[in-house]
Amino acid sequence: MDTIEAPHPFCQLFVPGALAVQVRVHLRPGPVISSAPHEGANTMSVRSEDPADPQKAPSPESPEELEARLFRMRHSCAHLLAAAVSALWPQAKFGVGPAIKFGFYYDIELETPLGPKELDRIEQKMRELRKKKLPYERQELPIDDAIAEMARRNQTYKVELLKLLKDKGSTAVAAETGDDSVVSEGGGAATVSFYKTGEFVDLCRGPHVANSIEIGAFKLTTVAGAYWRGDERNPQLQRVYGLCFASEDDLKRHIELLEEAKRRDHRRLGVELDLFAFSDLVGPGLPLFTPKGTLVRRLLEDFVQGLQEPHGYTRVAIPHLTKNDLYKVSGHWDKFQDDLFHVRGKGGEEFCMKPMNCPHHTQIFACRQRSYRDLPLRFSEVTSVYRDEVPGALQGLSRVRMITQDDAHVFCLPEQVEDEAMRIYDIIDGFYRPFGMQLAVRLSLWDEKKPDKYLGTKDRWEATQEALRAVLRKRGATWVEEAGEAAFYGPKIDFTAKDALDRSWQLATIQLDFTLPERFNLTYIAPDGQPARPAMLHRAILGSVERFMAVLIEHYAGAFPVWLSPVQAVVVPIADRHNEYAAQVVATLKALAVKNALGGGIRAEVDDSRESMQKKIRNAQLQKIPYMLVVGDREAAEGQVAVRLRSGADLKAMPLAQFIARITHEVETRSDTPA
RNA sequence: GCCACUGUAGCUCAGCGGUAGAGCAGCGGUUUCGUAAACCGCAGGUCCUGGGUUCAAGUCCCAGCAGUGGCUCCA
Repeated sequence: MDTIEAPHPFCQLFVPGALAVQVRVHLRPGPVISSAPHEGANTMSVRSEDPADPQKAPSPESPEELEARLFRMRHSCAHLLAAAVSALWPQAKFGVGPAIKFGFYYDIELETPLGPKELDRIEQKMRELRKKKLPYERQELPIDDAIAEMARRNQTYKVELLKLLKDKGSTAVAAETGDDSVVSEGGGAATVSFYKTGEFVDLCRGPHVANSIEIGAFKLTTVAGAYWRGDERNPQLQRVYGLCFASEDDLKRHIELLEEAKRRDHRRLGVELDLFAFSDLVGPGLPLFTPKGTLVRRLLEDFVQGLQEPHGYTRVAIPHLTKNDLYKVSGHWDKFQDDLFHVRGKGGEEFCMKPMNCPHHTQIFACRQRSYRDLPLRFSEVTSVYRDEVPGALQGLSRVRMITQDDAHVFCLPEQVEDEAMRIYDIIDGFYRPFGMQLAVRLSLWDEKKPDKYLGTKDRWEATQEALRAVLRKRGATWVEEAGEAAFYGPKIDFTAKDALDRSWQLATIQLDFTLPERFNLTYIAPDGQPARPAMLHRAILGSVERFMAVLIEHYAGAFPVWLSPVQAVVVPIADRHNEYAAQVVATLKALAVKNALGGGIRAEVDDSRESMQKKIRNAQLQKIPYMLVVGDREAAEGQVAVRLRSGADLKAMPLAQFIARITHEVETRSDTPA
């Protein structure tokens, strides 16, 4: 598994009303730097399987080579940062400092809290050092000498890494630290390499630029706390993040992309488009959905319900409170009781707000005797669960305390599992198709090194994981597998999407579970008259409705396709005397019977405010309303509307009937935004 | 929960020891307009909350609350 995300020249950007596209960040070859295999010490003794190995690069201009060069530059920039910090604060201790997508970071232990002022100072120092044309000198040391040297320099974290390297070899260290920058020669760890930049010496695999002057444009961005080796029991270091690109232009372009990402941030658009709000009195992580936001939710829920109906799903309803006993039996209690909202009844009974629905659904299964003839049973509902997330984790609609799920549980014969998973996959495909969203597929496996985090035997886990793998293969899917991401009761197929700031969020999920049926002793009567154990599938299509809304708002930058737009058309009368005709147009649109519209026809409004026509158009534009229908004397006389799209395109006047045919078709087919 | 930063009008922000400001939005009036901002006027603020320093605190200090970016977590 890769432990460092190699930098790559692409930045994903969503464009409104279109398939997600990849926008190329322009990378120019830039100044010639040490990329040739025969050049300088900095590329010496690089292992041939190293992804950054220049020997593997087919040509100096290839994208792979550009990537490798950027990666090297970013990595060297991290060292430059450390060198600068070291010069300013000689007592600083260093953790790990890898290259990451778009830049680098370095973890530093230092008494002085690093704020913006300090970042400025550090950045200035970095520029100073860069200009000194410091060579990046590689040297190799026997590991015991290395430990002694780092101990002499009081670099306790480096000593810790070296000792781990010595004992375990590099792979284990890389996996644990997320840093791949240390090298062991061969399987053991007899020798390690160092890089010297000015006075600063760092344990590092390399490769690096030959000279600091080869580092392109960089900018320190932020500082954050990060636990040493990712473990919250360890001390927290200060992690300084920076951007690094080949040229000033590239850096500037990237900063502009970040600004664009901010503009499409759902938290900002949610306020501007009046979709949802937060209230200090209600509390953090508890979004309030306005009429417009609620309409979008209802449309999404309606869509998914319609898709699953042909697959035999039936609706159920459960209370949002339960006795704790339910979760004690399910096995959740031990693991999650601290993350539940607890409620006390009058008589002192202990309840909690439900953090999930599966245990309740098992009780619907169990409420009467089931026959193999009844299976599969597919219980579904759109309902909320409540989780007491740590405050620092909350984030707009992406991470909330009341999560609305389009949840369902399928109880079936073990031999029906694959077919049911395929049906769920069908629903997911059908649902996501109109959005043109790029979803990544992940098979979430258990972590066999931590079996106590999970219920069930190793054999059971391996078998269920293989069952999901079979589904993915049959589907022709491309997926990644990740250990430790499974639910405690079983493996999952997870579908994730990225938000405007490039953070991944889980949306749809298919989870296989042989554990809960056992814990709740669920049985059906098999053909032989004996009780048998059903299998259970958990699934969600949108995942969390709130999170899905967040991703969707950013995906479309707020410009929803017509079928999802809270207001689909604004009629703009040119002067007051056209208000009456405008009202007629709206009445006609609203009276239509349109599929996928939740009743009420086309959602149209008159803008009869006392503004100029231009201002009304601007207002509709800012609200990202797909259609503006301008009506003046000519349109009123001829029963027409002058159609303008939010793209700015003017479709000119057309008979109202023609517009109706157009918009109705778009809504009913859930087609994407008009161009 | 941890680290850093931020909190001034509905929104975006300026002011950074000495009488609270702008643009947009809102309200009132004038204008009735052909595809992204007509004009004039009015109103609007315990400067997040609570303590402290000071003759004087949006402004400095402390604590809390909330938000932002990370870390940890994410059934």
